[in-house]
Amino acid sequence: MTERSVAQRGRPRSEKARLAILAATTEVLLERGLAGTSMDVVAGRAGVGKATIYRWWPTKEALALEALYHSWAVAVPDEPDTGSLRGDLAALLLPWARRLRTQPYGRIVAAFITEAQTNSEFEKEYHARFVRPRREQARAAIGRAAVRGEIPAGTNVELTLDLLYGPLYHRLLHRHAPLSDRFVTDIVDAVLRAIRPERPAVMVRARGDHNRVRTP
Amino acid sequence: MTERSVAQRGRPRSEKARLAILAATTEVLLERGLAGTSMDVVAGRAGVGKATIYRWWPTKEALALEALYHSWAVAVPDEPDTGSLRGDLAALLLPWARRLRTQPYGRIVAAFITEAQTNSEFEKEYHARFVRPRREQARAAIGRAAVRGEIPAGTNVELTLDLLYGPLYHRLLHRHAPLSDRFVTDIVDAVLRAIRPERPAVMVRARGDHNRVRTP
Amino acid sequence: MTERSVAQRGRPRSEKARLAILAATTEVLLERGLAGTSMDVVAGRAGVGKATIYRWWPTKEALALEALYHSWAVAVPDEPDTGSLRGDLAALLLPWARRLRTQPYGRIVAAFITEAQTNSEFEKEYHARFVRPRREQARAAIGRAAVRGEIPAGTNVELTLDLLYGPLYHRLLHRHAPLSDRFVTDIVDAVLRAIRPERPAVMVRARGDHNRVRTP
Amino acid sequence: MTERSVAQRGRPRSEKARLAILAATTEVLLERGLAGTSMDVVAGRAGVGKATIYRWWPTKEALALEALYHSWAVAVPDEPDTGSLRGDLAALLLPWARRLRTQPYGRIVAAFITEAQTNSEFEKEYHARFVRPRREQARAAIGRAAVRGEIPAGTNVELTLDLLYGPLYHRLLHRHAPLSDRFVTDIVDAVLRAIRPERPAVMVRARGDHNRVRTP
DNA sequence: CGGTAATCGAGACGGTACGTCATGTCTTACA
DNA sequence: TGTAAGACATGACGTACCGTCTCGATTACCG
Repeated sequence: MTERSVAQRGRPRSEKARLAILAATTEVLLERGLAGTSMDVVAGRAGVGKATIYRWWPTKEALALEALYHSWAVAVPDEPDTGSLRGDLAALLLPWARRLRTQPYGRIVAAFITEAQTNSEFEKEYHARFVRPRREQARAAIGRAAVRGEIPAGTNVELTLDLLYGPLYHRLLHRHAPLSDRFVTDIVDAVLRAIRPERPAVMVRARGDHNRVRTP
Repeated sequence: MTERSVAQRGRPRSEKARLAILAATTEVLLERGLAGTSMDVVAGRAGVGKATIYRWWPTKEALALEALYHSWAVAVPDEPDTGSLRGDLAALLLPWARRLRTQPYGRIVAAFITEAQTNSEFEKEYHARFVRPRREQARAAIGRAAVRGEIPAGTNVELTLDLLYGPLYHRLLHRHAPLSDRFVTDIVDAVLRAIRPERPAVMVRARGDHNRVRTP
Repeated sequence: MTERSVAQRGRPRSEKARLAILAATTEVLLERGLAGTSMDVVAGRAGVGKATIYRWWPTKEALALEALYHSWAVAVPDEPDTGSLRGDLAALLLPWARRLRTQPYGRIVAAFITEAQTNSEFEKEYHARFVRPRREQARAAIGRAAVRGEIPAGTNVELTLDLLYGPLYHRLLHRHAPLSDRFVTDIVDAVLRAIRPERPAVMVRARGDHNRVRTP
Repeated sequence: MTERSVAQRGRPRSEKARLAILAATTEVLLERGLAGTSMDVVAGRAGVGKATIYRWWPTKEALALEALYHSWAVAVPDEPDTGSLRGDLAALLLPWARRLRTQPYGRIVAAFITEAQTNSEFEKEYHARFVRPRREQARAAIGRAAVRGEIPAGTNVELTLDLLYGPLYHRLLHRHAPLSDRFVTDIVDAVLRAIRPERPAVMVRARGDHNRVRTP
């Protein structure tokens, strides 16, 4: 690499400042939400100049995104494979719901979603970091279940993912009821009922778009 | 009331100004989202003084709430009773999804949800106007279905409501896929499968996208 | 006037704020010079928002100019006519020098001159307010003296003005010696000697600082 | 000195960098004045790190002072002795005025004077380099003239110096008229008239701008 | 039908935060 | 040790918006 061979020039970026900024940002975000988070306050709390923040993050939103990602990236469990779809989904969703309960993360997630509505650059980044990875893990679990024959091969996966995550985000954002463990497992069970093979069934393949029923 | 009996004195409130403000607000909200909507711009576009806005709405958020409510309140269909839960839910959700598709309402709804995270006064009002009424209509439909014996008496209604609305809000807000009619009916069907009595079922029709199980 | 007939609309400008801003500006200018004067400090000391300052003055320099002008405009004596050039010039220059001695105005004047070097808009305004008027007064006094035959009709007026004001500004700005009353009168006397009619003269008094030639 | 005897260690100071810095500084100063001169721009134009500048000059102002001094120090004529005060003063002032006309030095000198108003350290240095030496040369010329009997022994030298330099600085800084050769000689002549012995004089020529009194 | 009073449009007000820029210090790798 | 590069803390800049205020003008009712 040409860039590499030139060897880095100038004073290297301060890791200490970077971590202080991310920590201060997460802290203020949780206290006041994104709109209530001012760069001056973040800079002050991190013991850092505002210009240092703007040198590395173009906007408050980009900073917030990375701050939350950084704060969550600590100890993200790898994709579990428990042998059953129910187990896999629980392993995926329960820890997530539990973390969301520990702090008022809803106000941050809501602000991200709001920003994503009018800022497509941000939307891309938000999805890449917070939405797609979790969705992919769930999709993989569903794929394994189909391979095992646990669910029909023709299951509408996108719909299933929305049935799983939709209600969880709904409670996170609307706060009409707690995001309890019970709620998570109820969602998983309901979704499993909705997609499980409709036995006793006789369908081999009739016609249609995606349904692929396999009876034992 | 003394105030009432004294009869109102002074110049009456201008209905023209009120409507111009609400229209301008909705317009700017759709163009730029809540954060991008400034009171100066709304006042300018409505041909109104800023003070006139603040005389009737305490904050930008309260104004936005009422503006969207006003813009939606035109022709809201009453609670339908089609005779089947499936029909009732479709009658409830399809028009809603259709309206949401006509304009970038997601950016307004997202902003409302975000504001509700840190402003409990606003949250109360937002729920009272936009969340609770729809939820109650769906709850009533579910109640009627239980009375008819269409679904088990012990159905978890709260869970069911979240299973219906969660995925819809999810697509509205995350925009990973369109809020199509098909998606709405798929959700309804999936939820009906999830809550139907768990008795042996007999396939009625082998063809078609919407074939559903009928309990004998 | 069309503008007049429309009658003023909107809240009128706050005279109180205007005076507070001018006073605070002069104060800070004298304490810290123009470069050391920040708009934030002026706004703070005047109890005014920064935007209010920028609404009426485009730049810090324009504000400073008007602030000093305002502070000096109080009780500016009209053009004197004492009957002799010497008296007129003393009446013009002595009060000016005396005021300059009361406060460190040199730092403000110097800053104005510096700004005028690179900002021609400012230069125009600076000359119109601070340089030209005084120069015109002195020019008029010289004109009257020529009419009276006190000085030759062919006197180089521009040169004379520079001979009068140059040394005064020099001491104001370079501060190598005080801008004393004595210095002012010495300058006037020297300039009178330099421009007096070059006719055979008779010394009235042979030595001393203030002796003057009398033509028979 | 120990430092001297130990012989300097490490990389020696780069003369090339020093000259590049001074040249770049003068260049930018002339283009934009002192306030418009940023260390980053100077460093960039000189192809030098900012720290290298700060290693050798404590502040921007000190650098500017030395840069102008360096740019002028090239070919400064020694003190002339022409045999007459008029000749000496012309020899001193004319080349100076000519150089000042070649570039917009006024903006630099003005900035120096401004800085000197609030920075006494700078003032000392500015006087030592730019004011005192020229003043001393003129003072010496006046001294020689007094010895020769060309001017009265009691001549007020300080006043005379201000009468000479004041008008020149006045035009340099206020720019109301050009700093022409003619202006310089007019000043010298006027000052000579002002300080010449007040003996009966004989008009040599009655008209014209350059007629001078000759004492018999 | 003139007086009273609330509302209107306009726009200035005191604040707060924004994102940028310059100063003077520092920290690296290289010479 | 001096250097080029460039990150750093600090702090002022000029702008934008918020929510309040103060005008003169307007528009109803009430006596």
